[in-house]
Amino acid sequence: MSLPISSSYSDTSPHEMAAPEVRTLAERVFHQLQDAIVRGELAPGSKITEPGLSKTYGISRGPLREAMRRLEAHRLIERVPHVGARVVKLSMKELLELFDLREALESMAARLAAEHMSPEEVQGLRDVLALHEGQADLKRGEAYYQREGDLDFHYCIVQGSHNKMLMNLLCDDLYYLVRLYRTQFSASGTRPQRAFVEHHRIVDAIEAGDPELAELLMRRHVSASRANVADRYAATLEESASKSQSS
Amino acid sequence: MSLPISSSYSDTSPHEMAAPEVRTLAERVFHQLQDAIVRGELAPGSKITEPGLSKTYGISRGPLREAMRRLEAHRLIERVPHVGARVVKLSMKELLELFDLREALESMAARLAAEHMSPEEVQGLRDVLALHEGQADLKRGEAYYQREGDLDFHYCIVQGSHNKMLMNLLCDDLYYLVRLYRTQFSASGTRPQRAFVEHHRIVDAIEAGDPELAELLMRRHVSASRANVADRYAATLEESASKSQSS
DNA sequence: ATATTTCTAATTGTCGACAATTCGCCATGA
DNA sequence: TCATGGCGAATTGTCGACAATTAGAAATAT
Repeated sequence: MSLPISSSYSDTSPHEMAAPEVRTLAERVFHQLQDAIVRGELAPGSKITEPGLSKTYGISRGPLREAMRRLEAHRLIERVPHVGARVVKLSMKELLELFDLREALESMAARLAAEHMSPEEVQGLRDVLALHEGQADLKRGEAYYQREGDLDFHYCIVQGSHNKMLMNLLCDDLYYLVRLYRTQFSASGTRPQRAFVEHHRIVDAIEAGDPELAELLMRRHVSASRANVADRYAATLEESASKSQSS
Repeated sequence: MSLPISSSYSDTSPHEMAAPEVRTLAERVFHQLQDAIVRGELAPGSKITEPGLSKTYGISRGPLREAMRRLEAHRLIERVPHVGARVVKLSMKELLELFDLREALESMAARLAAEHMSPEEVQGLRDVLALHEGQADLKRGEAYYQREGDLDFHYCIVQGSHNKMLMNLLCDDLYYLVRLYRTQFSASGTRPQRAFVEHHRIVDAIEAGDPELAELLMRRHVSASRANVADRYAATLEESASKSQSS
């Protein structure tokens, strides 16, 4: 299945990790570990040991350590000298901070996208929306496609900003943390219908070449997402509190 | 041989790189290289070779490569597999993109600072301003103190936001690129008086607990900085154009 | 003279081994 | 019983050597 994405960039889609003939071991194991972490195969907070990984991935500790240094710089693992490394574990506070960052950066991306996206790119954006909505309709229970579809949408907007620094920041750094959160908190279907509608309104604004509106709508969209997460978390807290009280 | 290390570790000031209790070689050489790049000792675009660095810093290639991986993740060097690494060289386009990022992120930081900073922290902020203005008065020709002072100011605002993710992003990643630009383009005194006034107005808004105003003023401040850089660059282009015409 | 090819030297990628540090365990003592 | 001290196994940090790849120079052919 070929994605309707312009071939402008190498890592076109965030979860389309089609390994492009990886040259060095260090690079390959970096991507493998990155994937394993955001997928939850390496549990958040769990300790990872060099001999262990070295064995499972069948490489020596040299390239492995280089990969871990890169993961450390991307804040996917945390290292303590002479002690070890563990997969990062986001607190709710940090997660909400992450949403604040997204609000500031993605609203900017939406504004730039409205200023710079070509009609063809906008069409590609609509295709992405249609594709993932269709998949969501087919497999209603599956939250996977919807989640990744949501991220694909945001990914495309950022690409449309044509701001390389912004693209690097969001796509290479923050979005991996977002995906990590989704596995860590097992974030299920997050307000599906409403989000879809908001997506379409944002694309409308971009297509109309209305930067201010696109920025505003994206800001609200991310903000609503954040509020949804916060509410859900508050409900969880309340529930666990009443449960511990009843027991 | 004992290194001139002072035991005063603290990330208080961005250019107070007093090498802390250095635990590992990889960590130490990472900071050393980071500093060398930002100070311009390693010229932007110049190729850096592992045996060369290994020799100058007196360590083996193992820890060195780990440090280089971290630098790569922070976008201070660029690597090509099997070819080599070179110090990053910012284009004017990327520099302006960097300013756009700062505008979005620092205006957010100013808003959060106005919401969260304690009176003591605000006082500390004013002290920073007074300190650097005094130094600027004393050494009028020296742009160094003013430049680092400016960065110190912005640094403090970000700290005042109390948003850990934002602090990491700006202070650990973007500000090093900003400093790199300043050496690369040998950015001299950038509109000193006006910037000082704007700084004071921002602090006023923060002290008054006015998030919206603080955000607005910071957005304008960074935007004006960006415009100044763009104008200066346009002037440079024009000058070189007329020069090549006359020759 | 130019282009192509080959070969050499240098650099990068990878590995295994050794040194240094930390953490858990057990013994000893109050 | 609990605190404390030291011992030992495991992990991390560092190094030098070897393999793989590349860039540039030399040599050859057109």
